[in-house]
Formats: sequence, structure tokens, C-alpha cells
Amino acid sequence: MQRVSEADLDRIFQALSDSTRRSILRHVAQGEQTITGLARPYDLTFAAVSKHLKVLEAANLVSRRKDGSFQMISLNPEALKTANQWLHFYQQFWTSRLDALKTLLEEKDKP
Amino acid sequence: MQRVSEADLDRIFQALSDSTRRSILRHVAQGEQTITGLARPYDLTFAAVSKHLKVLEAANLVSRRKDGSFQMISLNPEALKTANQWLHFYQQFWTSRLDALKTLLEEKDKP
DNA sequence: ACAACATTCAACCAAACAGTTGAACAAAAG
DNA sequence: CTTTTGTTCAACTGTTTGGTTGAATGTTGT
Repeated sequence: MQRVSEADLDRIFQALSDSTRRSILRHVAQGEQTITGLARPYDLTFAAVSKHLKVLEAANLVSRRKDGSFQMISLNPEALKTANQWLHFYQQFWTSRLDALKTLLEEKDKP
Repeated sequence: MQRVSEADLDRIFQALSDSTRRSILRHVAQGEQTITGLARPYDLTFAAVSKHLKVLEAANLVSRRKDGSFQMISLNPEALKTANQWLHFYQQFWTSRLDALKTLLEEKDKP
């Protein structure tokens, strides 16, 4: 497991906090996409989409590959994994607390 | 599984995108805390911490209970679960793609 | 070489954000 | 009742964000 800084998490969660960017990720998850293709469905200027992609790239959620004059964008699993691991930590906490509560309630039922 | 709006996800990820707020969650995960107790470790005014808590509460990541003049803050599992489910969706995508790649490579090795 | 296309960059704007300070309010303790 | 303690609210400030437009750069096709 790789070392992750607070700044990394800042960037990842911040990137995920915009619905346009989440939607872009949803498209990219289907497979590699051109920027033009990605921009089409949105009621935004091309430059705006380009900026969103920069944010996603800075957060390491996508990576780009140049193919002639096209930029090919693809999903980058690692950063999503990082976010997930962070959340997982808290899930453990709350799960164990719920379990403790359940045990407590079951104890109460005993004669 | 409960219906979640894009705006809900916006609030959740946005709340998680600040390291002070993540740190607050880390403390709250240990168990119910008073606001004063939570504020102590930070080099911030009380009002600033109070604002952070409002953000976390708006995202439904924590809930508060009044005990006399104290506010007791506790972790709220549901919102974290929501974030996790969202991420899980993409993990499926990337996992299946990695699996497909692996299969492809294995096929190649066959005589 | 030139036109058309794909993409970025710089300058700008409005809205949102993280923080501050100081006044205000509510509950508990003297 | 008054003071202290815990907390919120309102006003203000500097910075970041999501968006725009228009000029600039690089690539491909004619």
C-alpha cells in the first residue's frame, strides 16, 4: 500500500465534489475517450471541460495519452482506490460500533 | 439502498476535501465528542471549527445532540456509506477492465 | 502553404470558501 | 441576578473555483 498525503486526499475528494467531473468520470469509465467526445454532452465551453479534466488529472483520477492531435483520456484506478481506502478506515469504526450496539441489545434480551 | 442526489454527493465529497474536516471526522470516529473538545487541538478559532462542523452536518457525515449547554457530535455512518457505494461502482469498472487485460495476456501465453 | 480542427492559455468575472473578529444568546454556576 | 462558559451569527477579507471569451499553438488534410 502506497503512502498518501493529506494534500493528495484534498485533491481527490475536491475533484469528486463536482457533478460535472463525476459525470466525466462515468464516461471515462466506459473506456478511453477523446476530450472532444467528452465535451459534447455538456452545455459548457470546450475550455471549461478542459479545465475539469485538468482538475481530474491533478488528482490523478484520469491520465492522458496523446494520439496525434487528439488527447485520449482514461480512468486511473489508483486514486479511486486511495479514496476508497480512506473511507474504509471509517467504515471499520462505525461497523464495530454498530456491532457493539447489537451485542448490547442482544445481551438485554437474555433472561 | 437509499436514493442519493448529485447534490448529496457534492456535499459529501466537498466536506471530505478539507484536511481539517477529515481530521475532525477521525476524532469523532473514536466516539461522541463535544465541540469544545474537538476544537482544542486545532490552531483555529472556535467559530472556524463550528463552521467546519456545519459543513460536515450539512453533508450528513455527523449528527449533533444537545446535552444541556453542550453539543455532542457523533459520526453518521450513512453518508460515508453513500460515498463508498459511489466509489465502488467505479471499482467494478476498473477491476473488470484489469481482469480483461489479464485474461488477454494469459491468452497470449498459450501455445 | 493554407484552411480546418483539436486543444491550451491568459484575462477576466461572479460566486463560494476558509478564515477572522466582535457582538449576541443560552445554560450553568456563583 | 450576574458572571462565566459554550456556542452561534453577522460582517468582513483574501483566496479559490467554475465559468466565460478570445487569442495562440499544434496537427491533419487539401
